[in-house]
Amino acid sequence: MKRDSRLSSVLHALLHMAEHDGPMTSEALGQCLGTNPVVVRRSMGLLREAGLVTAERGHAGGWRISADLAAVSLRRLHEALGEPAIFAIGNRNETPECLVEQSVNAALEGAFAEAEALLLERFADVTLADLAEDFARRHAQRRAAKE
Amino acid sequence: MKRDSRLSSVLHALLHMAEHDGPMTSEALGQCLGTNPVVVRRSMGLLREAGLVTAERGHAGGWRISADLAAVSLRRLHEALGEPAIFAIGNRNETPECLVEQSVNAALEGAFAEAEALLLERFADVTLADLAEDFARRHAQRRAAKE
DNA sequence: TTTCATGTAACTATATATGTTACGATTCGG
DNA sequence: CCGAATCGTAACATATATAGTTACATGAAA
Repeated sequence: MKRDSRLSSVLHALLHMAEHDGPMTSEALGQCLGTNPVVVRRSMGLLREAGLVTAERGHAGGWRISADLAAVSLRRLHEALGEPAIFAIGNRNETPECLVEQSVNAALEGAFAEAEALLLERFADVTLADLAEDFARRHAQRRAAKE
Repeated sequence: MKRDSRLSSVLHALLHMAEHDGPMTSEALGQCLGTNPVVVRRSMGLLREAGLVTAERGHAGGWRISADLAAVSLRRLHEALGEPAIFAIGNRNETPECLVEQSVNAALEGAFAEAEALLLERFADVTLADLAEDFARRHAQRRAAKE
């Protein structure tokens, strides 16, 4: 199964946008992420629909963050991306007749539900502002290490 | 991404085996699971390597559970299957140079690590014996409902 | 020795994310 | 107003992983 890396991607893009004055084009973001501008537009388009960024077309256009960094949690981004499936493991059959399979599904679903709840809780705790701060710290450390 | 349902499958198979006297063939298990005998052999082969089941070839052959039901947890089965990836979501790049991406990865990895730890803990808590008991309860309930 | 079963390799099918090409729609500058 | 820049989006290609299928060798029992 191929992993969905869109959350990672949009976070990377948003932080670059946060560090940058003025709008950034899909082309520029694509270079930051090492991918194609169309891929950037696809993900950013979902964030636009969620009201987190705005897009301007034409000359000097591009993407801008339109929300407070401290108000955008990883969870909100996950939702904006359409809440893709979190787990790569799952039940063979979601609505089995077989009682044996029902027991199996119930046990697995319980465990997955708990893990998912914890993950979403952690996602809710982390905002773009936190990540920007973490980045600033790493940046300062690298500069200090070079001296 | 397609979900890995092998854990669900082998649990289903093992419980049928636990309810059944004598060995069960891949053919019979394939019918329980609605799949092909070769698919059954592939997964069961991994459990055999982990010492959880034995296979007998030839006439009246098939698969048998060779461990105490109470000693086989979901976690042990997950390990026997080669500990497949749990999450369908992940980082775009595992070892980025970009400091921004490093911040993103660190935040995501922390959350995923916590969720994975919780999931594996829950998996460790549930054994085949627990599932067999749950099945027996469902079976009794269905019979009661029919009367 | 025939039959039934696992063991395994090789190939196909399917699903999904990602990447790419192409082009329409819109905005700005000259 | 024209043309370049940019998003918006459809259509298609590629990559990868799981699952399914076919084929056949190996081994055990009647």
